[in-house]
Amino acid sequence: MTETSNDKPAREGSKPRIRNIAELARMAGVSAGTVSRALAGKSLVNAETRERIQAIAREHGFRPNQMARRLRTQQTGVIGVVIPLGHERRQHISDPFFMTLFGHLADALTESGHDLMLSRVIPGDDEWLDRIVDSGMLDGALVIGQSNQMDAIEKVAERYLPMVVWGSHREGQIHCTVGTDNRLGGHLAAQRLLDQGKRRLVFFGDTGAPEIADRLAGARDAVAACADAPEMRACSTHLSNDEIPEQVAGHLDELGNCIDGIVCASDVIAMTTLRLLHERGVRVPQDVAVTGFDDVPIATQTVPRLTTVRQDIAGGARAMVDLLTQRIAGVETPSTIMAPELVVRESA
Amino acid sequence: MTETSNDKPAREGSKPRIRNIAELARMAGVSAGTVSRALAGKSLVNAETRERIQAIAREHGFRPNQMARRLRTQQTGVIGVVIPLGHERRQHISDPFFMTLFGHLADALTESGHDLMLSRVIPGDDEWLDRIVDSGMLDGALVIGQSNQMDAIEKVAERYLPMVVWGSHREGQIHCTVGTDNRLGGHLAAQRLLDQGKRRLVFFGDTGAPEIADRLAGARDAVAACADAPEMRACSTHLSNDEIPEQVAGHLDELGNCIDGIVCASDVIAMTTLRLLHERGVRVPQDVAVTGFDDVPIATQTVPRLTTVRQDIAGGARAMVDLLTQRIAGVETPSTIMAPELVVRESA
DNA sequence: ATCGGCATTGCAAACGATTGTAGTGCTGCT
DNA sequence: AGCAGCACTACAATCGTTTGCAATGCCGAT
Repeated sequence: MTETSNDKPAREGSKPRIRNIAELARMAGVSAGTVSRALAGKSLVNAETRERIQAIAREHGFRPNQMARRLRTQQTGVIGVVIPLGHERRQHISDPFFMTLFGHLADALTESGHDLMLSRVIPGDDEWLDRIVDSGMLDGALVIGQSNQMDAIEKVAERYLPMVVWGSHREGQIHCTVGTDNRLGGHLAAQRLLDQGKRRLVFFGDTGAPEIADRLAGARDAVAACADAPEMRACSTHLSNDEIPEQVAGHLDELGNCIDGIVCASDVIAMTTLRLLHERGVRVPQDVAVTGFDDVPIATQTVPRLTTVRQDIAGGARAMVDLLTQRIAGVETPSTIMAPELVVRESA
Repeated sequence: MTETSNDKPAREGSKPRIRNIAELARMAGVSAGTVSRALAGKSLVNAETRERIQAIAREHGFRPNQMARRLRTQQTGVIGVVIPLGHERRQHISDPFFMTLFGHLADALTESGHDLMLSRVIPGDDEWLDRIVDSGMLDGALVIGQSNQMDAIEKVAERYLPMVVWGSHREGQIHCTVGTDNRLGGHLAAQRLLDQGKRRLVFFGDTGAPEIADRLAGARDAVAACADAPEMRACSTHLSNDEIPEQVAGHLDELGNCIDGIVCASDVIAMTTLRLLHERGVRVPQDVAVTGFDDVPIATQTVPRLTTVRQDIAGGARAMVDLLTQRIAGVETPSTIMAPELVVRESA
């Protein structure tokens, strides 16, 4: 009775809030169904009536309850974006590559009228992905990176069509992927070093993830095809920001100056490598040449500027959303493999 | 009639899917209400019955429809994270600072059992935020950055309690913010340069956003308190990755060597500045010292390593989620201002 | 005058869960 | 034997939309 907010409905131009379609229908002197149609802009309702209803809605700032609409129509307009953190403990999400891809996905989804729900999961059991796709909140799912969760992803793909995964496509694999030809990418990077006369190469990266393993394989292809290069060594280096510096430092100390070229599995690893080499007084690329992978925006701002293998992240994001849209419509799409491109700057 | 999937229900170990609670109830020989309670683990239902129901649900991989649940309970468990791109046209989302904050928000929200829905909006009209909070899908909203949208945010805050914003707190402001004392931060950065004997300072940043304006004001405070330093100059520099390099290059060319210290409004701007100075043969910090702002993870990997003003991003994210939780419960929380911290590395 | 056809609008049944209330059967006490 | 009390479960209303179908009123044509 003494509340301050009840008496003057017309204060500040914002009328008392309308709770639901029925209330608005009563105000407009029509039925709820008509209001629903009017708000949806359907042509079945008289233009004049429609205008009037829309005017009232606008005036009161009314918007129909999405939850009810989605329950009724059985579609949510929400796409789940999932980042599985299988092989990395911490902070994976701030990885520039994931973030760049994520940003482009957000763009593409927004553009196609979808909402985006983020699930950042640390796979504990083998049900994590099932839980997400069965939540009943999603029209489809995009998985960023296979991590070491191929089995869980494959299991869901057997029964759940609207899912697209960023990563590698393996022979006989059911789930639909979008990704770069990582093997070719690794080949390009190593070949660049070989072309520059480097012969004692090493690979920095965690081969637990299939993408990375492919990059190493590609680099080894190039080395194997070279007559006078010794076999390529691989040093495990995780992708998480926290661990890279000490791991790379350890590798560099251990390797000493018996190397003259480094193929890094990502630009982030390469950035740290560049800094540590600089601090050790090693000249890049004269003493040791370094290549990255991804070509994230920040890679253009390193000292020296990073030579890297470019993935078309924006194009990949668009492809993922396209394929997903098709799959939501019931089409069983094939995987997409994009060509990598060597971007030569200064570090190699 | 000739469908391939109907005859053998027990193929591959995964039983035919249960569509809803009623179906499961029929299978278990109980009513829907009981199933609902059993699945929720309530104690009102017989332990044995509960076990049996849960077993059936597990076996068939059944999970209750979230949309229906949320419609009925009138709460969604979803928090909207909004990134307004008012003063930047493109690609803002891949900004390392936003991404780091976003990652920590994702952590904190996941931990508190919330889902996260991302809305990346380019404010076209003055209703964009209204549309989001009125969508009926959200328990609350977190806004990352005020951009130049103070008015729109303030308007919504008048009537919508569960919203917390990352940014600056202004006198008399209604909406609840979490942020760093940007003025103090700017002061710390400039003071560091002054302490190193630098006198001809310049500020790189876009003062259209209130946070950045505060940083410049703080830097000017420090300069004004110094007897022999001329007034500080400010060069507008946008935050988007695409534009930074050419803008900074333009500033450096224009300024020539009449400066010896640069206060950058963000680490990203600082990174580009470092690279461009290096390419021009300018030594950092001997000839020109450079400070950043934010202390994003990548800032530790620059050459030379970046001296910067640290924001406690992880703590800020936790604070935002804490405050939002309180506001969802109806508590009118005050803003939180965190202390910045100067992190001295090599660039200044 | 009657009726077919058209443009609108109202009615009511879904969608799938949650939850207050009422009902059931059983135990144990008097 | 009768009944209160207990533990459990069924019933049915509810959340707020959407949408197929029926109903209405009005037009011109026969």
